[in-house]
Amino acid sequence: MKRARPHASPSRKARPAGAPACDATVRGKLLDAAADLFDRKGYAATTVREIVAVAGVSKPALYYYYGSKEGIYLALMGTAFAQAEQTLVEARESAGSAVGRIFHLCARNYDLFRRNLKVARVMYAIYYGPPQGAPAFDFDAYHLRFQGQLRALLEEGMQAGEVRRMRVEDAMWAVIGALNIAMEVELCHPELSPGPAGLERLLRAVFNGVAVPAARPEKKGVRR
Amino acid sequence: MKRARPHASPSRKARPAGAPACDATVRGKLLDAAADLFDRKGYAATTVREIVAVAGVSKPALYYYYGSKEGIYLALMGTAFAQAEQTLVEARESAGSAVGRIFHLCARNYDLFRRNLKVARVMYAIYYGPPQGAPAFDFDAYHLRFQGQLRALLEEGMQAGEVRRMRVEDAMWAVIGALNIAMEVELCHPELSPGPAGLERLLRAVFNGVAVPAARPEKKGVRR
DNA sequence: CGGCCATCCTACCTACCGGTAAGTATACTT
DNA sequence: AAGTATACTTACCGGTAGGTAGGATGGCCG
Repeated sequence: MKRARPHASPSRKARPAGAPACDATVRGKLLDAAADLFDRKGYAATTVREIVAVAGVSKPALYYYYGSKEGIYLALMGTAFAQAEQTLVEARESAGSAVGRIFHLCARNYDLFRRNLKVARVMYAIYYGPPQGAPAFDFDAYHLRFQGQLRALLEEGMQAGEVRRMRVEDAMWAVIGALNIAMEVELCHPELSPGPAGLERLLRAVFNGVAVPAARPEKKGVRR
Repeated sequence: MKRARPHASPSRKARPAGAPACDATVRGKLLDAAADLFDRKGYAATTVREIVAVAGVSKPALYYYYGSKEGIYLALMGTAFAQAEQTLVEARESAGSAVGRIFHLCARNYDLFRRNLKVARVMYAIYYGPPQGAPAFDFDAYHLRFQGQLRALLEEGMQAGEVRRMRVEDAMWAVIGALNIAMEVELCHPELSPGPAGLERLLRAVFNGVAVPAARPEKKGVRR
């Protein structure tokens, strides 16, 4: 049986965050090391010993600040998604046409993604892949808000005569598809990165349509 | 130092594949178990002990047939991507308009994805995420072929007046974005699965355009 | 019949995993 | 001076990871 340590924190509780972490603190060094290693190896294949070795501190220091391996993962995700939420708030305040605001929302999201590639890559692997022993994190809270905001803009665009009358879900997924593929190329082929200009062209292709207006995509053009 | 076993295969060589594996053979049971566990937990967080427990065989039996944990992973990927290549071959033989054939290629790809969700989820995590200790597998061999085939069809469509004149790369990524998002919803929200009908609607949205033809998406509609 | 081979097994190996107990150093308070 | 709190450490714990040595079994063939 464990005896309580009179001078230690509860063993599963991470230290409360004090001043904002910066790179030179132990807390910050651990976070940076974890981000780098999770990005390069994935959550499950990264060991606590590696993280602390890269950070240059002892293993129990990680437990002191973050409580567990899971704790440092959740801290990473929490920080990144708080920034993403901030992007939504700022994009909501932008002005202009509905379509312009959709472009702006996507551009901001893409920009943030690119500035957080390490966490983004880990998120992608876990959100679209198996959990890998990582603790649950509510990615969908953010995704649903993004979708809601996009849907509202598309509906506004339909009201204003900028967006075609169609199922708003179809329009939404078409836009998200374009945004996602730009981000996915960033993840697996950074040398082919579309960049902001490429994302804009891609969105324009989706908004203007790939087909010549007179050409209706055939419903059943092939033998099945 | 190990002495060579006179009756065993070289320790790193998996047994040559004999008859096609079916579910009831040890080989097949191991593959199925691995697919299931890699899908549910990821490569790095799945242990060999778990795989063999699910398959109902001993651990060295896995080494006998596949040589290593990596070996069984590569066998899984190899099988799935061979099927995907076959899809490309079949779609290339289809007839109809360029746009119709693009729809058909996407529909076939989506269908195969849905029938191999387990392997697809693992592939997604590793292709877009960190390697997680998994051995290298040339996913891009297939992806580049798919892109090449799609690009050829788009160019054909431009020649035939079905597809707008634009950078063929933009058109290609727009189409792939639509296909990918349909697959990604399948991975993380199967209850929202677009299904083949939803994929077709999505592709139609992309081909027809999200914007009303007279409405040009603003190039700089918002403050930056 | 005995040897060979293929197919599997039990028991074991080394190295390593996440987490923890106990301790040390420093600063501050009473 | 003693006690407390904070920030870290060394050494250790129990369990487990991928892989392997040696063996058992059954079928086939000369």
